[in-house]
Amino acid sequence: MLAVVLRGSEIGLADGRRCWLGTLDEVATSTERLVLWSAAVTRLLPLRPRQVWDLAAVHKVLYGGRRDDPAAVWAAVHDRPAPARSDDFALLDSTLAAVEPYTTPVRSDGSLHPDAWRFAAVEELAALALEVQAQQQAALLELPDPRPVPTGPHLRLVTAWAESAAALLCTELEADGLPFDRAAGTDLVGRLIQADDRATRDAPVLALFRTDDVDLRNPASVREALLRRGIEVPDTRSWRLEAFRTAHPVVDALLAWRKAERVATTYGYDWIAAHVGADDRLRGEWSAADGGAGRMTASAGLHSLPAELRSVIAAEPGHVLVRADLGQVEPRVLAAVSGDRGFAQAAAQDDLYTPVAAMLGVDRPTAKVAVLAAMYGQTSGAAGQALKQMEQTYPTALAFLRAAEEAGRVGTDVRTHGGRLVPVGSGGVGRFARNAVVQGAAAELFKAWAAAVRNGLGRGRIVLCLHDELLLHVPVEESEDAVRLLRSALESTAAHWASGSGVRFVVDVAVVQRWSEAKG
DNA sequence: GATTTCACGTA
DNA sequence: CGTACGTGAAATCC
Repeated sequence: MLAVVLRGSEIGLADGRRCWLGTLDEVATSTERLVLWSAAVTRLLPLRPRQVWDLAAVHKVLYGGRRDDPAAVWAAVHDRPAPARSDDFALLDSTLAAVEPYTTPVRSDGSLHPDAWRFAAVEELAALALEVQAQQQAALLELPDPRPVPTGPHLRLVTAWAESAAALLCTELEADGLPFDRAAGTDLVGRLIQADDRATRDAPVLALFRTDDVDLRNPASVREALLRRGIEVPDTRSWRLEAFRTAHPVVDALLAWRKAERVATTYGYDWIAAHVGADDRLRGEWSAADGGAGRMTASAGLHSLPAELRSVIAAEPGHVLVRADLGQVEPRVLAAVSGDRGFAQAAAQDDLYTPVAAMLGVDRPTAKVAVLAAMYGQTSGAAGQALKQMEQTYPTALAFLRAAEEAGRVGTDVRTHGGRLVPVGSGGVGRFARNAVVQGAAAELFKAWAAAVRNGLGRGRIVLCLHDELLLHVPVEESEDAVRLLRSALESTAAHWASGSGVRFVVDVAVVQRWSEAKG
């Protein structure tokens, strides 16, 4: 493995035997896997490394938490508390400088200086990166492999590579962006917002309220105004107002206004101006493992783009979009990671809910509710009865979920199938932990799949990751290769990730011009 | 000026 | 009284 550190035009390299000042060409032509303090530095590289070990990404898998700067990463593998964060003002503090001259990155107390990357020799930082990688790898191997029948490298090492690949992919997603049909986008936004200025948009609703004395953007004001029209609601959320559509014409108008206002404020002209570049690419910031369970996140609203707007994501000339959705991924993941043989048998089918329904003796919709209720910790309503049957039919899966919930309730951290530590904290909400072991494991499977797809793609690019969906932008002549790759990558990923479980993972793939186009 | 509440889109 | 996320407007806090 080759550790790489970049600082300006300096490139520090280390291969375990020696460390030296290197050239970009050495990195580009190296056939070794690269170790990086953070894959984010690849933004500075005019190349796309095939495989990296991202120390920050692996650190978050092993130890959780939000900090992933080198000093914190270093501290964790040395089983010590993270030092105070880098502080530009502290650097100017003469007393601190007098105590700790900036000569070596590792201080006398064994900690890595928070500002080491500023002053230390880059080749030395590369050597340290290699050390940390070895320690992380050892720590990962200490976690037991959860698979009943390991068929390849230790699963937690697979996770390390996949999470690193996801971090690398994030830098590419940020750089590439989504192909955006600007003309269609501007046109569609114009139609959806009804009117360009607020007053004109508000007018029809205010007319039906028969007053100007209501602020449509103030929920309290709207609630009062509705009360004056004889509609009493605890809050004005649209699902609650839905029942009053026929009670008064203003409700219908208000709900339509809400949709228009939503587009105007969040996905309007300002949004296009802010996030679509001169090259007609829609860009956001990406994070490879955010939040409690380690899902990918994206800014610029990329993960919550309303369905009615998705037609504006369109392939460029000579290209197609290839969209691929994993089917019923969370229950399949539950079947795999819990080791429930019966549930895995259901998860061996194309449609998981049909055999579950047969086993429970209920119809398919009820079976679906029961499975989702089990995974998400729902206890009320119709789910309650179905849950009891789930307990009897799939005791192993349900015990797995209950154990996670109990751990969360008493504040014990849990680990996902891939080895990610999910800190529960003192807040200890049981449902959170119950869901995290499923959602988090699904995120790991997804990232492993995405990593395999990324490495197999030719000139195509992954342009969107959406929890269980990949969107590729590929030259027309490579579309069939891409479709085959999406399927084969899932098969090879599932083969080791869920080996011996009997669970099948399925994917819907469609070649389209626009993201909105139907699957199949 | 920063934080909280409400609301709503996606998985 | 199912989980997670990001976003924006207004109210609220300081």
